Amino acid sequence: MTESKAVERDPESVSRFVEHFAAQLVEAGVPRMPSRIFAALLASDTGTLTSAELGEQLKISPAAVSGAVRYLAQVHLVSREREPGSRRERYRVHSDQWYEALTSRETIIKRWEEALREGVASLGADTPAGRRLTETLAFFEFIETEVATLMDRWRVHREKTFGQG
Amino acid sequence: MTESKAVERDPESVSRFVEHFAAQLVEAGVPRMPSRIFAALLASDTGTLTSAELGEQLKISPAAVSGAVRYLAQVHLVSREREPGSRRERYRVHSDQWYEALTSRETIIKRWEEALREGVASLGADTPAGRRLTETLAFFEFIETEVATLMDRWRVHREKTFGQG
DNA sequence: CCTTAACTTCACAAATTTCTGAAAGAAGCG
DNA sequence: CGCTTCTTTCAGAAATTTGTGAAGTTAAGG
Repeated sequence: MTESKAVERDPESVSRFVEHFAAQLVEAGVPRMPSRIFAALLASDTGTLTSAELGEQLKISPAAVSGAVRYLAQVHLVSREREPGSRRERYRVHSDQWYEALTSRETIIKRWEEALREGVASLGADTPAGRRLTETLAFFEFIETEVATLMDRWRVHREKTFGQG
Repeated sequence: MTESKAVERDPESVSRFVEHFAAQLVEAGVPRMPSRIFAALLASDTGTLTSAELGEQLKISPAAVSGAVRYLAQVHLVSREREPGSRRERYRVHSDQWYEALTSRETIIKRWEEALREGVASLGADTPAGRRLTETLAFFEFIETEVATLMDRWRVHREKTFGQG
């Protein structure tokens, strides 16, 4: 027996990782099917899977795949590509997709900020509550600028560690 | 008529802000009652409210207050204080509580990292999937260190802007 | 232009989550 | 030490979310 090539692609190992990692995402508030599909893509060899492959591997209906993928695309955790000359669609995780996902959270923060500004206006900037809201608002604005520069640093760090993948 | 003191503490304005801001939190995945309670605390004059006050203002049962506050305390978005010489409890938002909340997310990330390490081990570090998981892991480790320094910068920025509140 | 393959949408069933009322459990105060 | 006040726990009802089967839509290929 030669030493390696090890346990690669053992379906059961893959499934165990997929379900375990998905469970962690679920605990953090991500809906179940999207979590499972995302984990399956992460654990795939090419980083892409078709709807049919996902349905078979996870034992779920095409409808479930469709709904979950729509969710994942909306939060920018996967992208969808048309296989040229086929009606088949491939779903993909980019390794830098976390970047997209994080920055898309900014949309949500923007809405928080908007609500806070209205609150300051209607409660009065010179009231205790108004001052509290103002400071909260400042925190989010600060975070927003920081996330941008943070991502620049990540890209530098990533290239240094992995080469330009 | 003297000029100001304006629209302060108009219960309807307060309620409008509370429900609107809570709705934004809900859209981001925070459960409803915790969202409403947190918003009510933000909009309060002192930053503290009792269980009874929350129940009355939001028209919910003591049980709902209890459950929601337990949630909020767990994610460090509110702290609970005993009113000395009373069975009454006060719930409070600190203005720097966002710091606590963010760093407590790290616990979740830690578990993600753990799951990813197991995945690398069982799928093989020298496989395409293994490399993808490794890079994902590196991203989270990077984020973890960055959040720490980011919070230091926020405290500096905050003092500069608001004085040491 | 018709057939067929793939994805999406829709209505409904199932499972889960969320909130309430009621009862039990702590803790001050007489 | 018992009464009173406030909070928590529990079981169940209500609402929401989630996933399926089936029909509908789009586009490739003959």
